[in-house]
Amino acid sequence: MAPSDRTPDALHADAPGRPQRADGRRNQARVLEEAFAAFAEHGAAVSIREIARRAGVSTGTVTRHYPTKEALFRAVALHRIEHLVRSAEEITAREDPATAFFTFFALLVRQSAADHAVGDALTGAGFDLQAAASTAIHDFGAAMAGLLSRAQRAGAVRGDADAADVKALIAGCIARPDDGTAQRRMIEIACDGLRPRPAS
Amino acid sequence: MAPSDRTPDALHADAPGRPQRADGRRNQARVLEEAFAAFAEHGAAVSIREIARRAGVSTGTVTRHYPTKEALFRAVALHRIEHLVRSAEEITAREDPATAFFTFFALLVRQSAADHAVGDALTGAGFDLQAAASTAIHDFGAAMAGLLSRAQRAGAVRGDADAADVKALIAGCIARPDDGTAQRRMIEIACDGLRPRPAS
DNA sequence: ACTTATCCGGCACGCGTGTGCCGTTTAGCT
DNA sequence: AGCTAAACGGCACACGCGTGCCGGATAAGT
Repeated sequence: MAPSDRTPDALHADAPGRPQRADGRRNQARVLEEAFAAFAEHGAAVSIREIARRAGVSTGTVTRHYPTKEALFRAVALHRIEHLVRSAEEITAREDPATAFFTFFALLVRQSAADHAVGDALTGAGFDLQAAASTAIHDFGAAMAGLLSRAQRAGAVRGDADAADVKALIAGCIARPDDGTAQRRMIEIACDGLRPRPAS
Repeated sequence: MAPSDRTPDALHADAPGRPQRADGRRNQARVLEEAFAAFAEHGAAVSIREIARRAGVSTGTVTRHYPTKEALFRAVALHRIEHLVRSAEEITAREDPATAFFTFFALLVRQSAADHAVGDALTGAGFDLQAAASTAIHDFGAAMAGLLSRAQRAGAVRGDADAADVKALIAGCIARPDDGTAQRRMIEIACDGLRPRPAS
């Protein structure tokens, strides 16, 4: 065979002493898949043992592929964040500055409610992803700042609001027990609050 | 002798088998006092050991007077809640329905930021005080509902908002990292969002 | 088929938590 | 002064967590 180059893949095992084994690759994918589901359901608070149980492997297997719990959570959360960044870019291109921001805001709230991993990543519950600099979260911050400042220049959002305010409002919307109509109303309330004050 | 019934004290002995000892009362007060400070600083997450250390007693002494951590936290939180209820009544009597609600809202946010025990009690972090029915939290709910509905009847707050929405907005304001001016702005944003939409 | 590095399961360790318990001390009444 | 129950300190237990580690299994290359 002599397969010249075996995709080293994975976050580790760059040394070409031996390629990654097939079952290892399968298990890693399975763990990641179940971690997605588990974190989405219960947030970053789920235990490694629970994820291992769901994936049908032992805890050792989980920590092998993701040496620490934070590494696993980041692998899951960054996927979602990257997806959000793409959505932000798409919305920015598609819609005018005024509605683009509010559309993205609503998207963030809905995603956070549906996927607790997103909510925990945004609010910093469990782990502080901001700390470990990553291109994904940097891009997200940039996208958010861009959306916000464009909306402000368009006069759709009060000028003194900053990204932290928006993040806090999202946290507030998430805090609302999840009822479809109630969530939509909370988004309305938050967005209305962000608009410039009528006159004064 | 012939101590007909020896109540091994249980919580504060009501049965007069023996009155509460003076040092016991002093220690209990000291524990409660330090628990106030500790919970205010770090929220419901502080450990029993930490509170015992601050009070200069052992953990056994803490759990004697407050058999469970939840009991201790409730003793602290309910004090604060009762104080908030009194403030609500005072504000209700002093101010017109429109501004009374917003004044109380701002008070809740400021209190929650200054005293993490209040914030944790309101958001249900740590313990669910709603579960264990208490007159204090019942009164608080009633006061909040009254303030809200009066403001709604006065046309100062959108009619479809409910108490859970307000609670979520408070949680959002708390989530904002504590900067004086930022907090004031967050309160503005939240209150503006609660106002009726300007027709259109 | 044989070898070997990879992978795995599962156990155990350390940490921190809340809580139960026991032997001792001490306050307060007679 | 003497007695007794209240109160104490402090240890140890059970729990759940993340993580390190080791001996056995096994896929992959020869």
